[in-house]
Amino acid sequence: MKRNKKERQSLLIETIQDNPFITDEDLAEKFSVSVQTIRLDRLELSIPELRERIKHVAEKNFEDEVKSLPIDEVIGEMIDIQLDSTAISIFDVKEEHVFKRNKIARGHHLFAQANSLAVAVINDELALTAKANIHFTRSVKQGERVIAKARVISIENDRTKVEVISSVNNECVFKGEFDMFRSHSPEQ
Amino acid sequence: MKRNKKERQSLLIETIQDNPFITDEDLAEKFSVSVQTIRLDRLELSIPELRERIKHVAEKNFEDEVKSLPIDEVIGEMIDIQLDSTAISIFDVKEEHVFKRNKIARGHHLFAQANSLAVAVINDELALTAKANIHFTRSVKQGERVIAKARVISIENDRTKVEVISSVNNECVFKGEFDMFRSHSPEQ
DNA sequence: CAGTAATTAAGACTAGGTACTAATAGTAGT
DNA sequence: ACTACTATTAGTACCTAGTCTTAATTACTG
Repeated sequence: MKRNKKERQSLLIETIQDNPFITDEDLAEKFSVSVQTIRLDRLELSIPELRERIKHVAEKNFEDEVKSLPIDEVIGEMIDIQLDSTAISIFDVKEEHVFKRNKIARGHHLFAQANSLAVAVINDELALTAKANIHFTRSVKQGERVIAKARVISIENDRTKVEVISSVNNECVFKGEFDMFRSHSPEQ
Repeated sequence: MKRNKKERQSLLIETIQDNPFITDEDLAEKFSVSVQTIRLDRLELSIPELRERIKHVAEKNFEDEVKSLPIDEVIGEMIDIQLDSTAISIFDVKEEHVFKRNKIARGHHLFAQANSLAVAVINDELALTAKANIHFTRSVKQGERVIAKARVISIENDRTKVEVISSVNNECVFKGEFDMFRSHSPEQ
């Protein structure tokens, strides 16, 4: 159990990282050293005390909450919409959207942006995707900004066809044709 | 500033709700009452102390983080996989996956499950979706468990076709054919 | 074996509380 | 006017999970 200082300290960092809720007392027990040693370690490594750590996690959460609510409705940020006609949204590809290995955006995020835009453009309280035919024409990398444009191409009874073209720097990266189902026909 | 008890208490709830990081002392000042009054109020309303509140917020965050990490890799839980052959994942539709109005799962989540399964089944470090043809055959409601089964139907050079069928209680809800691109052909 | 590094201990103090007891102020009922 | 009751305030002891400081002990190394 007893390791040298360096080993203990690097383990300490790991331990606290994947469980910030652990007290000095628990850490002391875990590493079979005194509480004071743990405190010296934290001092050297400038790891804040339990309560401060918890506070940081909570603060991050609090910020995220505000951020993740709109994401639940439309993936990407809606910047223009004409119901039953056209809509535009932008989506910035960040770390959490890409494969770790190659920083290429995972397909379902591009799909999600396009699909939610297709849903949003329809002037109905209930719009569902029935079919979709999609092409990923170029891979999108982390840091790129995807602009999706939706265009309603036909409305027939309860079916609406929407075409979505997403591009980065005017280069098409995704193209999809969505066959949408709506509960009510428009203007009735 | 001085309101009656009821008014103060309902304001207290609101205040703490949109800023859980406020101390009793600050609250006392805000409502021009003593710290003890605030503590009695919290007791009556069963609002926990600052540190407990912060901890709850942090814990919620921490759960989410753990939850969202695997989500980043495969949407749904992988329960079986034979590389370049078949794979199965399950996905429980929860509150955060549905439209608020009608509790129907948003299409992109079903797509994400299927798409990430199609990526996973391919025995290559780089697999990207090139094209997909998908059908949402039945709407999925909150609380339902979607079982997605992927089957590799052809491998040709750098292209692999994967069929994914997702079902709830043995009833097909989603069907997709994914045309996947891989960086290396298998077994070379 | 001395000298330094690492560890442990002990004591005083802090924030932000809980739990409990007690005093005071204000108001309504009879 | 007296009583009953509610609301508010005050004060004390105690708690957790620390900080900061001083000091003693132990371990390792040249």
